[in-house]
Amino acid sequence: MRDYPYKIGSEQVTVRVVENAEDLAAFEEWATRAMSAGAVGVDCETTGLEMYAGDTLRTVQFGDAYTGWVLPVEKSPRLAAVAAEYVRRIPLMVGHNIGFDLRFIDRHLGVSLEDTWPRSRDTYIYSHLIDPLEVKDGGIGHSLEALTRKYVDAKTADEVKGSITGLAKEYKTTKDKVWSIVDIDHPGYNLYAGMDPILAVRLFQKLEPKVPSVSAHLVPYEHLVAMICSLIDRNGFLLDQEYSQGLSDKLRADEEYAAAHAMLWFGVESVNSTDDVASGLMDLGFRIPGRTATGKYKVDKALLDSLVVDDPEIGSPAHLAAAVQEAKRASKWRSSWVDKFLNGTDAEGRIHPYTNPLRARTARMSITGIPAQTLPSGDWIVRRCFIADPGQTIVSVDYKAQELRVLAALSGDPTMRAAFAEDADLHQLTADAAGVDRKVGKMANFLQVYGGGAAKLADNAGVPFPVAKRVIQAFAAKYPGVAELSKSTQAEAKRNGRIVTATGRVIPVDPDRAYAGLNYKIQSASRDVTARGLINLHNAGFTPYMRLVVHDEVVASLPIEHAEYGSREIARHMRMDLRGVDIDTDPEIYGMSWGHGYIKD
DNA sequence: TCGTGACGCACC
DNA sequence: AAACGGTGCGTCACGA
Repeated sequence: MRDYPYKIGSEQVTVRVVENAEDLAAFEEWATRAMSAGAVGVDCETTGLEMYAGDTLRTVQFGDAYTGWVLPVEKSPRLAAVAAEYVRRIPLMVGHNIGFDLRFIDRHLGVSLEDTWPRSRDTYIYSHLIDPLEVKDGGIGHSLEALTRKYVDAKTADEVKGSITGLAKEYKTTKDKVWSIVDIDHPGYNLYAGMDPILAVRLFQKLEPKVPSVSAHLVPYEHLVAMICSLIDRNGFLLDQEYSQGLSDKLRADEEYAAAHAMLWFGVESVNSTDDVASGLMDLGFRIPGRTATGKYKVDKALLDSLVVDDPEIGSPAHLAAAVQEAKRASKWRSSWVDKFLNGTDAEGRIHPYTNPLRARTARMSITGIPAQTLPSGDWIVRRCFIADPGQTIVSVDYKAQELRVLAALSGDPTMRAAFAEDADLHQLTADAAGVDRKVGKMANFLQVYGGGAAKLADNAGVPFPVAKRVIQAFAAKYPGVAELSKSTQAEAKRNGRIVTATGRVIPVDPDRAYAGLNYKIQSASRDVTARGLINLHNAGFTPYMRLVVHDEVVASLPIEHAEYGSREIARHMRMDLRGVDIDTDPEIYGMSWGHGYIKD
């Protein structure tokens, strides 16, 4: 046994690294006692983040508030078997972002997510329910380091963080790469690994009582949502490798052709450099009107769009703009998306998204791995990379105008409620009230949800400011309940510095941006509508067919012969009533690929 | 060479 | 009176 003593404040703790059969027996004796005494911390060190595509487990750690045990499972199948046995047996496991570890354990230790999640508690979830703010928004964030600093011990936080930086330095590499190459017996690595479950247990003890009482019921709910998301992630989405490779090749050719144009005709070396493009344009005598916040030339899509014409004169600014646009498009599509897909497949040719079910201040989810929330929707060719399983077809079910229906529910506004009850055209309704086009009415509706004002409406809709102002006033007059909710939410935000959502989530609001409170209420309640829909789907047995959850939409792969019925069932399970408003859903059968839903004619 | 901020851009 | 909410991620440019 190798023991590493450590002090958290004045308290002595120990990290113990298992080396032989005798040590293992000591671990088992400890574990048997610890798991009957309370929550046991669980954590894994891995070679990297890709549990489905190449990375594997190096160590599994267990711990209570005073002792952390490191089982270097990489060294022997016996150690892995014992780790798996205790992961199966421990009645209550805690970890920070434990969903990550459970995914690894599911894939590489053979203990399923279905088995582990119901016995697991995630300190990230508690942290988010207590204070969802990230560092960039003025919060402490949700890193183990920051939480340790605030709730456990500052010196420990500094040293634990410092140890990784030191490790990376020692191995002359970066922090992300050191995990796979560090010696499994390195004392600093072992100490870091063994401290993690100790800190998770201590954090759990501190955080659990701090969840606001209005949010208490969200604790089991968020754990369930997290489990479902990890099950969907585990399913993965089948990639059409041949199509994707062909697309990658074509995008590369497109990019090279357009970039060569920019270079040869205009001397623009890098189309992604706004500086380069700006000088290219200015060399042609074009004056760039906009400046960025830091005073540089603003060369963005809006500027380039304004330059592009149908049949550009060779050597003109329009010609340069078109070449830059095309090169940027092709390069982004290939490097951000298609090549990522091709490099991210597992042995069965599937890509696994990584869903953080509780991400934004409003609890909105985020998805990486498959950046499903940001793929182009105006064009089908990228989404076409993802296909249904053999014999299946892709279906999608989304909520119809989810956020506006939620707004109708939260505000109780009679006009808006009636509109949805009758399936009326809300955008037209707003437009008629203000005497403008439907397009402007639609923008006004969305802007209301986002908290925008007349200036933005004028900007977006391309109408004069006084008209925009009139539309905003007409909106308030048409939907007095919304105006009232907006007012009371701002008052709530100013008074308390935070708002409480329909589902009992406490969300801080920047006092200078009290108007944002209404959006938080709408966005957050909408997220919970989707999350509850997910729970319904899970209870109805649909989880194995699910592929992605994108804000107000669920994508699934269903057997062709059952797609019609299945998609209607999914829509039925997702649909719900919120304060008397029908949050209605719309099923659609796409075809053999995700892109088939986006093919326009 | 690495980490980070600025910027731009994809989506809901 | 006026106020655009949220996310991820790529490249460039720059400073340690």
